Amino acid sequence: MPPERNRRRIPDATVSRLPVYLRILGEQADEGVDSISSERLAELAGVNAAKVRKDLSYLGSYGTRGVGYEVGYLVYQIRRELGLTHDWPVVIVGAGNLGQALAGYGGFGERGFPVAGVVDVDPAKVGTVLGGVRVRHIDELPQIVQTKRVNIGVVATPPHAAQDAAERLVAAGVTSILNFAPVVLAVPRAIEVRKVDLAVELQILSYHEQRKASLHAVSGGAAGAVPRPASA
Amino acid sequence: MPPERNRRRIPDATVSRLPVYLRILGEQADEGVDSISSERLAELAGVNAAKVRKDLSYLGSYGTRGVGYEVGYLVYQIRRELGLTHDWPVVIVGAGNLGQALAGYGGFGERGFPVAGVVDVDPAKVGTVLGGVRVRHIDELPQIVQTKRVNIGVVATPPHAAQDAAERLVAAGVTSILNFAPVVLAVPRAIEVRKVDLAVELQILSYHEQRKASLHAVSGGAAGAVPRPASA
DNA sequence: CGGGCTTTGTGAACGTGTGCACGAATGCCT
DNA sequence: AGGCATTCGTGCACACGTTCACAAAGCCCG
Repeated sequence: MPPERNRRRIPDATVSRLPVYLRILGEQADEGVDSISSERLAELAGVNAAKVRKDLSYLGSYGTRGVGYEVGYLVYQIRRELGLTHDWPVVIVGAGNLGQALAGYGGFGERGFPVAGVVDVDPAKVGTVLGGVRVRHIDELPQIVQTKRVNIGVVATPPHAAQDAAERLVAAGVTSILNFAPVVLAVPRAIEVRKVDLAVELQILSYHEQRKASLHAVSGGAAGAVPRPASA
Repeated sequence: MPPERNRRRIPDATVSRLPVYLRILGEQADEGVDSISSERLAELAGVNAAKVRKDLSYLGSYGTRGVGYEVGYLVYQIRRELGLTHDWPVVIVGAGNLGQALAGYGGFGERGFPVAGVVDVDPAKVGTVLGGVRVRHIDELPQIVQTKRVNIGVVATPPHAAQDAAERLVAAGVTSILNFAPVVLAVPRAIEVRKVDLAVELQILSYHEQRKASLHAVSGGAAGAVPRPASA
């Protein structure tokens, strides 16, 4: 058992919902709303109100009973907890289709994740410009990571090159990786990896479709109109 | 409470891992491996061996004690369970940056999810060709869904158009949605929605980076100078 | 200024997911 | 054929996540 880790840890499930709350709160703020109840926020986020309250309670007690949460303050607190008070430059490995799309996608830098660099192994791609950033050779990775203080790397290579890309990122000093390649990356424990895998998502949907289809075929499914839980 | 739903249901967590096993097994098959232990598969998938066995046990007992699993047969069984024995045509709503990238991305159709159509509201985009598919007007959505028997829709619109896209998909008869827009879609219970949200993933990584940084900085010291309303 | 209404914050119950540990089944070797 | 090494399948305990339900705490109105 690690002796410490108890510094006000926030459950993973909560961490993955905070960005959603944050986006919604931002929208509400733009619409001039300055106070919001857990019920309303839950509705907008598509979750249970109790869950919202419990999630927010991990940040501290920032609500007012009988009233709700002050939108602006909540935005501030969530941003603080998520570490969004300053930018996190990212470096993209792979200047293929996906790398281009990512670099070109503006909403990257706007949201606090400016593209510090794009690298590729292919000399033919080096020098071309993507979304205002010149593609550099992958050997320059360590230099980019160090000079621009990059902590987050994005793997946007073909599958067979992904593991190598990850290793180079780690060697260069990156400690978090967002992986778009359909590959399970092997990295040291301390490195945080999140993956975005289109094929996996589609196959999960396929499972549910298949399930619906076979249920239909087997029993005459008695699922009627959506039964709302009658609460008083 | 639904009366019964117990028809050999597979836990969500397992369903989300099956595609990973499937990919790995496919690679192993290509390399000529025809028998694999739960331990080896677990290593390749980056999970615990017991978990692999439990996951596979939901499909039935297809392993051989003392030996392992026959790769080819396992591939067959997983594909069967995931409903990958036939194609699932998908329709993409939104022919912007992302829609183009998705339609152009070949590995879509190859993996059993052929693009049955791409639609957009913008008349200027209608008629252009993406990845071999002509962009059609969104009003043709119902027709595409019905004639091509589409069950899965992909939302690749800007955020403000996503809810409308989802509603049109549902109205047209789609029952599963893969959402790339940074928006929480409101859809009927019966519709399965999966989301892919770049910003959320990056913010989760940001949280972990921030956490590492503050742990380092504080190093056992008391928490920061947040004036917590004394609740006692 | 007190009663009633609203909404938070959280203890407790429940459900889901994970991992260990071990019996059961199988193949191999002598 | 018997014994041994291997690996599956799963019961069980524990951790994590979700939801309910309600007391505490605030606002508003008469």
